[in-house]
Amino acid sequence: MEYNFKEIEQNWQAYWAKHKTFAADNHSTKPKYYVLDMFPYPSGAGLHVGHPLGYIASDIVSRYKRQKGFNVLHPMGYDSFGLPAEQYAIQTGQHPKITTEQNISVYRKQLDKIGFSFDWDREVRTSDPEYYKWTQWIFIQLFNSWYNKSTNKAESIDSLIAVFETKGFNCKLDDTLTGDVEKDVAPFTAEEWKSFDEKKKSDILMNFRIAYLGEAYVNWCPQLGTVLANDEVKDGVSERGGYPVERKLMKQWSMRITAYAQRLLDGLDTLDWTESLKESQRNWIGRSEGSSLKFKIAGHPELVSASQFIEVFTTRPDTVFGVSFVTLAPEHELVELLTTADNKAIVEDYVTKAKNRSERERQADVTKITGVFTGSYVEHPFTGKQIPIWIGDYVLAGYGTGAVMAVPAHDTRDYSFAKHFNLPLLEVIEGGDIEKEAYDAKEGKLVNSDFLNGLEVKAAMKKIIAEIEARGLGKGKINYRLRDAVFGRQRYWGEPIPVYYKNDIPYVLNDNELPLILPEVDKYLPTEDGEPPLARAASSWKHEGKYDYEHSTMPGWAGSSWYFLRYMDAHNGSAFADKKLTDYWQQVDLYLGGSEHATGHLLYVRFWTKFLKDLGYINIEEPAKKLINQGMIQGRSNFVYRLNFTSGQVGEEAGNKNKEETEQIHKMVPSVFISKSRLKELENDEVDLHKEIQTLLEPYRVKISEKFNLKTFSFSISKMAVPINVDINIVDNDVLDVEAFKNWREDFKNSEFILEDGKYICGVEIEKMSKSKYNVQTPDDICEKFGADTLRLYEMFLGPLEQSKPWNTNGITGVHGFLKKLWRLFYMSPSGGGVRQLADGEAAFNISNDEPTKAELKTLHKTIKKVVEDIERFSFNTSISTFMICVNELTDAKCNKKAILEPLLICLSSYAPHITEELWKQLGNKESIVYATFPEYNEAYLVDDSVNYPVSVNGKLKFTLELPATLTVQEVEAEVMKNEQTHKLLDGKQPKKVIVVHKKIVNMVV
RNA sequence: GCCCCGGUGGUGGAAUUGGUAGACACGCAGGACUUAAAAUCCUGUGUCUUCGCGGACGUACGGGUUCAAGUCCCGUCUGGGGUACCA
Repeated sequence: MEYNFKEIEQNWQAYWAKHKTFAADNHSTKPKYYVLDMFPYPSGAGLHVGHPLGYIASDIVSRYKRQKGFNVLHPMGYDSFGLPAEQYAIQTGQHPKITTEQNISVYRKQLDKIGFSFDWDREVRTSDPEYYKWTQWIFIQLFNSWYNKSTNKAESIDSLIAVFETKGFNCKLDDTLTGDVEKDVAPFTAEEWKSFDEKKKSDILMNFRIAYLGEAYVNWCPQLGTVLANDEVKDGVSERGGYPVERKLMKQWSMRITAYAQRLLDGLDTLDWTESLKESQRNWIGRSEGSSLKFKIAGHPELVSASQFIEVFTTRPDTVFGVSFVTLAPEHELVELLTTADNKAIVEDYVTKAKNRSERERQADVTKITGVFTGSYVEHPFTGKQIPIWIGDYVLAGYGTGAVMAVPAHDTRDYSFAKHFNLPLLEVIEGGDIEKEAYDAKEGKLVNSDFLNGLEVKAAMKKIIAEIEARGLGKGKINYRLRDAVFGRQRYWGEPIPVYYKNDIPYVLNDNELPLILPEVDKYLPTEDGEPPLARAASSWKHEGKYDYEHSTMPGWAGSSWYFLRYMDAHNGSAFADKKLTDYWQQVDLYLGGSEHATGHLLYVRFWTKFLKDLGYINIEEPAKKLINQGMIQGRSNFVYRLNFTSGQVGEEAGNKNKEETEQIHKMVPSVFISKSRLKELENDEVDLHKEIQTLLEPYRVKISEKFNLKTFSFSISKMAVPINVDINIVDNDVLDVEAFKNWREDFKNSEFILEDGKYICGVEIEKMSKSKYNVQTPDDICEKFGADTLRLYEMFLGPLEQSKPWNTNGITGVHGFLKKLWRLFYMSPSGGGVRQLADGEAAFNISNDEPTKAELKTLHKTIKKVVEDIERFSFNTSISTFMICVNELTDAKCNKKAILEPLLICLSSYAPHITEELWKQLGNKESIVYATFPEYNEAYLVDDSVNYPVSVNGKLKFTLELPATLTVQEVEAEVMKNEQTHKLLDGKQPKKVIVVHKKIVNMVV
């Protein structure tokens, strides 16, 4: 029997589905192991070979852990809300639900072919009302919560109301409780609170809720008609679609993720994630320590009652004596008041321009220094000197206080600004050359700084903060770059936000009113008034028939921020998941996905996890203990090179053919393609090549000349050839299948080829996989040609999981051959080697029950040992070569013994599940290999009787010496010294030193 | 600019703790089987040198530490990713 992978794979996939082989047990006494893949967005293009890379790795771990005695949870689902389906809906009118479902069914078919061990009974889809009911429910919990700084966790908003009812609110005193909200909330007493009407109370509480409606500058994308979160904007354009993004002041639903900034930062230390990924999150959170500091505004009587101060945040309060100006962001609230009459026109002009610039424009000329003087001054808090107030767009409105104290001598940006506008530099720290550049190192002695003089930076920092606090000018402070996340999207295909408005006050729905189903609309576009698409819903779509629902929907990251919990209890109708089950499954043990989610999804899912823990719904602080980013698989494009030549007639014949005939002639002229290595000959204009081309074209020339009666018809060849992307399916090992090529496209039917060594060799380039480049390789094609087991092995064999690499089928025959070789071990005649041929052309299953030899046991056990080590450190490529070595050795030993092959099948079954199931069954096993127990390796079989010592002189290997393993270090040295080869090498001299590392190496120093 | 990760044969890559560099696979060359092809099997394959035995060199480059360096340290070059007026 041949290795018929098609039949085997179909049979076993059907068997697993029928027997629910991979269903996870919610009530098991075994230890649990939770392996999660980042679920895909089901796009219309289907899967290419890059998608399954991570799934294959996680599948290997899942199957392996099960055989190691774990109760394994390995689910899969779809992140099925999102922009592409909606953009498609806008173009075609097709409901996104329909396209999404179609795409999902394509994905499912493709996934099934690869033989994954997913527990499909737990499938989730974020767009399913039974799922988003709980996304909405979590939103409501977020709305009904505030972050208590003193207990350092989220609590019910009721506990804050209780505080207001008994003590009122004073931002200065309550700072430790509520954090920095003083800007927005004026102090009030308990009595005042009680007297406030509902609207006022609602407005105040909005400043504390974790999900809140707030006015802020947001990333507005006009083409997509929606706002975007910071992580959805890259280089000033939207991540999806690449449309320009502007900054716009808008009222928006937001998430107070900033309340969790410190916990998100601290939690990273507990995680087994890659350093680079943790570093990205640290940068994104951007903690910086410093101080706030108030500068009194000089000579502005109108301002005395309003804000007499400009408050800045600085990480370098120690340089305060070096302040030579203060800069405000163009959006700063005091800009208008501070602008004097003389400067009004120029400031207004500057501010308008700065505000209207898109993110992209702003980023494009980051190096261009712009700014204007307001005409006003502040007083230096320590020297009392007058300091000018400037406006500059290098100061960002959204960070710190939107104002900086500029110390040009010790800050690079202030330095460039000062140089550009000719403002003074005041050196306050020794050690740099401020004539040349800013000295921003945090070391050196303080000078020109009054009471700080002579101190080192560190000491000065301490002293100045104490002084600032003592004088009531500000206080030591920690700032984060992280911003609250905008949560509303002005789009259709997302979770409706479960909020309605009554008397202009937002209210959340009751639990029993969930889910708030996404309503039908006539069009998926914004309304004429610029309202989101949900405003198009029928007029009956109102809460209690009266009150408008919120028209924004949730962002794409909402559903994915808690899906790992839903898998634990996917069909629960009364809770997002049973507490007992979340307690049982706890954290994800292994999470696999792309690194592009570093500062988006992976931050949000950590945030929601911490929040749900604070409220007592779950017991874990972090969603995933271990995380691996699989690399990207790039496309490998093949090119053919078409010669550029002109054909034509000369003299009186030229130009006397009509258009129709010219076209006919053109059709008869072939396309000529030149093989890659011969391009150089073309460039060098080599005579031989020209002759070859003319010979090739001669029959065409003759034919055309005869047919159209042209005496002077000829071809002239240019030195350049045009590279054309060719379908990788008609290229094998870069060799073009020329016949297939002629049939590939109509215009290539008439083609000729300049070959090398009788073959046409294509050019190669690594590019992103895309349809237009004809370099998309689907897993389906590989499964069809070589089978799923080969695909699985090959994707793992390609290189380390985390590394990005181009797809390249050149080596696929190697792993496929390995599987055939494995198969042959079971169908091998021990006498003859190779497949024993029977009368009907089929080899017989042939397995022996003999006792294995010592060598065979050693082969098996060293394989077990290595494979376990490799899986545990996620080094899948090396374990495959281990399997290859094992099968090569067993083939050489003509080993067909059950005692060896049976355990080997178990080891291999997580990698190549179909072929191993089949052979396992043929060995007479009744139950699936999935439930077999992974073999333990026995050290005893690995011990060698002898050691092959490499003997080197001065670290350079000279020869090797086989010695009994029992010899001690001294005995080894003695053996080496009396060896003849040693004598020859030393030529009678004595080595200065002999180093013997037991069972490793011998090195002589001469 | 800053941060992180890399650079090893013709190619993908291996070398887990400093201990025989190039495992495994592809490709290539030669051979066996075959009428032929496919499939399969065998042998060789880092570079230079030598008829051969052997010798020299070799992990981007330049130094260093060590009995011993792909691996550790310093500097340079180079590729990739992240991030960017964050005060």
